[in-house]
Amino acid sequence: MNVPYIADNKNGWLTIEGVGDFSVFRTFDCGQCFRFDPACDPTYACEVEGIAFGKYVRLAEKEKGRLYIKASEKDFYETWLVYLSLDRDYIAINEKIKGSLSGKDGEHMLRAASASEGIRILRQDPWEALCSFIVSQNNNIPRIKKIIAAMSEKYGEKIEGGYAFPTPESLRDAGESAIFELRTGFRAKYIYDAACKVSSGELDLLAVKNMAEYADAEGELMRIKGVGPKVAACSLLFGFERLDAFPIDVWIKKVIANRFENGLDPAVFGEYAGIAQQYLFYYERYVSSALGD
DNA sequence: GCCCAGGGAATCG
DNA sequence: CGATTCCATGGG
Repeated sequence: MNVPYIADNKNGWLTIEGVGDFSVFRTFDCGQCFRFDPACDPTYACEVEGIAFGKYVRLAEKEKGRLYIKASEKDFYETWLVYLSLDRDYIAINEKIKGSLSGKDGEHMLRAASASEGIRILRQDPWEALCSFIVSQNNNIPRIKKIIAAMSEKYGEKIEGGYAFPTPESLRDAGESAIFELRTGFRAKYIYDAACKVSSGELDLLAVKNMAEYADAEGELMRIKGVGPKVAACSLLFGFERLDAFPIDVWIKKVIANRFENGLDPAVFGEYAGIAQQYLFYYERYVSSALGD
């Protein structure tokens, strides 16, 4: 695979070479994280800004294979290289995913993978992912982003460029009614329960991350009120490096019902089922419906 | 099994 | 434009 490296450092912007087909637009448009927004700098074809791991960052792309990151070299190596999954060999992963199905099913998967070219599964903070996907249940992306922005401004630490995602302790101390006032609705008690269980140590997220069996990790997260299989799968995929997690939401149900006559068993994709899921999701949600087919 | 629970975005008529 | 639908989970 390409090995990403800092090729230049100018005016606080790092030039990262060797990033393959990384798509800033698709990676931050596909609904996996809620704290990044388009930033308008006409210099770049696509630019986003956001906050993760308590740090503000800007990302831009102009040409293929190259990424521009407004960050220190230290933060790039310590945080963004891993967060953006630049160290993972997506060429090999995509080959494996494309080879997992044959016939008509294989053609659908090929189209989905092609439409999703450049998507990377971000490695988000476990607590932030868990809390965010509790907020996401029965909800839409613009409103999820508003709630999380309000939650961070009110209960997150002030940092340069914005606010860090609130800690479980901070949300626990705020209390359920304060969380409800963020317009979280019936999810307030779920978020509060998660904040209590994590801050007290009753639920150890690091231990969950280290569990070998998917079912064990899922079972641990589902001890939280309001965390079912879907929220658990999203949390595990986006926050716990469980690339085998396969969240089934309405779009995945649609893509299977519409295109896979004999259904689709996530197990055929093996350890990368979650990445295949993301391609199928993105294809059905953002691409094929726009084409009207 | 069935309905309902925030609320706002998306879609429909 | 207003009306309706959508959404993941738990509890009554």
